[in-house]
Amino acid sequence: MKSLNGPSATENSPTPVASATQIAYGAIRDMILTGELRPGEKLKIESLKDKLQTGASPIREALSLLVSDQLVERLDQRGFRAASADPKDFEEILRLRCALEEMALRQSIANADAQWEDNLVLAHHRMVRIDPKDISSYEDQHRAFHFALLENCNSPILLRYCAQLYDLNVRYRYLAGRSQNYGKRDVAREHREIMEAAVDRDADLAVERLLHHYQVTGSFLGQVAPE
Amino acid sequence: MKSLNGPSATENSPTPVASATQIAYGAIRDMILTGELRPGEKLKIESLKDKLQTGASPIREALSLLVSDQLVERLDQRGFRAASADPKDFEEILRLRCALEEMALRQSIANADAQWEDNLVLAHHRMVRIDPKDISSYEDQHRAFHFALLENCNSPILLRYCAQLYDLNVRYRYLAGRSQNYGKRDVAREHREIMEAAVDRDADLAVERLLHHYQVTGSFLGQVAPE
DNA sequence: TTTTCCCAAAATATCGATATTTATTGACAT
DNA sequence: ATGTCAATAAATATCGATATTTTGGGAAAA
Repeated sequence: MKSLNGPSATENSPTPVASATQIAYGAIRDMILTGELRPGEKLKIESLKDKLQTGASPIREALSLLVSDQLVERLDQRGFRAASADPKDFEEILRLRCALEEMALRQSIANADAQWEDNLVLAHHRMVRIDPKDISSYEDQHRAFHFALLENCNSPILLRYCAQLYDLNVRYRYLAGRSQNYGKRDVAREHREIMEAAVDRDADLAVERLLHHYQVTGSFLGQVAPE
Repeated sequence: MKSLNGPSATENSPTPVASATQIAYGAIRDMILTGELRPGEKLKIESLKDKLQTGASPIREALSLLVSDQLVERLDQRGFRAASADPKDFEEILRLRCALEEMALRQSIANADAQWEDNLVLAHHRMVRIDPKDISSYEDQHRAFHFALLENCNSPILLRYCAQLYDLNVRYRYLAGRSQNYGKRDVAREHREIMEAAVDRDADLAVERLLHHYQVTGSFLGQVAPE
């Protein structure tokens, strides 16, 4: 799973060597999202240091950055732990996500232009081409598709919040053990229909389909391991 | 100005000694909010180390935490700098803030109970009692009042976003050099009327007054120093 | 002049060691 | 048994030093 909203989005560095902090950030983030680090689990600097083959400073800094994403909690003088997770939190995330993504999608469509439309169609195409068995790649493209919908909203902070909520949602999917299993739903069709409504500039329809998409997905995720 | 939404909200520690990281976090946060550190300004570890009389590690960690609040930007291998600020960003903040606080206020009122009402009235009372000349104290109480309105929404993530946007807004007030000068408006009356509508459980009226309060304040803040 | 390349200076990022703080254990008194 | 308290162990937080990386300035070439 590639980190798509790291703290720094800078590219094209001549030497593509990420800093130790960046590497630690991405690795710990993925471990929390996939549930390898359980909710509420104490994140010991020593253990992470050993596992990630790096020093204490990059670990501490990465954990501090992850506090922003609400994936890590910091307890003064008592270290860090993975954010807790209970069904109540999931409901809040789902609700907020619907509200914020509706705003973002409406603004995106209001600002619609050819460039955005192209990117959206492209993102969709790339997603459907991926073999869904390749979880990690599919996860990346799925995420890219959803943000192709929203990214034209011209509201970076809103987008950032949507990204955070998206990730939190992904985490609950993994915690519920339903990382990719959507049952008998025709998810591919849902995606296509959302895209079509957006391309048609039909904001109401696109929003309706998007929210339905999320709410049905939400109902799939039963209770997760508390705390 | 007391930091009200630090990364750790734990209280009642027997020894109320904050860690060096906490102290640095609060200090740097305030310097950015008040404009002592200008938008886009490079935040050199060395300088901050000297100014705050502490080591490099707490500084770096505090800066990493501030990335979450969108007050600091991190450039991989190139250090940190204070977040940039331009009028366009301010408009986005104002817009988002209105949308999110409306949600929070409606939910707060929907969940209204006596406890919440008491806290709200108390927070208002404390705010009006403060001499507005005492900028720092007034700022704290003003903030407390606004969050007394919202805190019953039962949605911690939403509340966190509102707090972030509130702080970003405060920053623009300072950058515009209007830290407390609201011109001839009767702000006290606006506050009272918002509270009264909330206490009456009149969500529509309370929201209307709250948003009006923000939008008028927003129009007071002219352009800020770009970048 | 303008550009390119290289070297020196400055700043960041990281490590390893130490000082503090918190958590744990077990003896001792109740 | 049970609760308290001190000693010990474990973990965090912080410091100081070092290794890397970026930045800036100027000499040499175009």
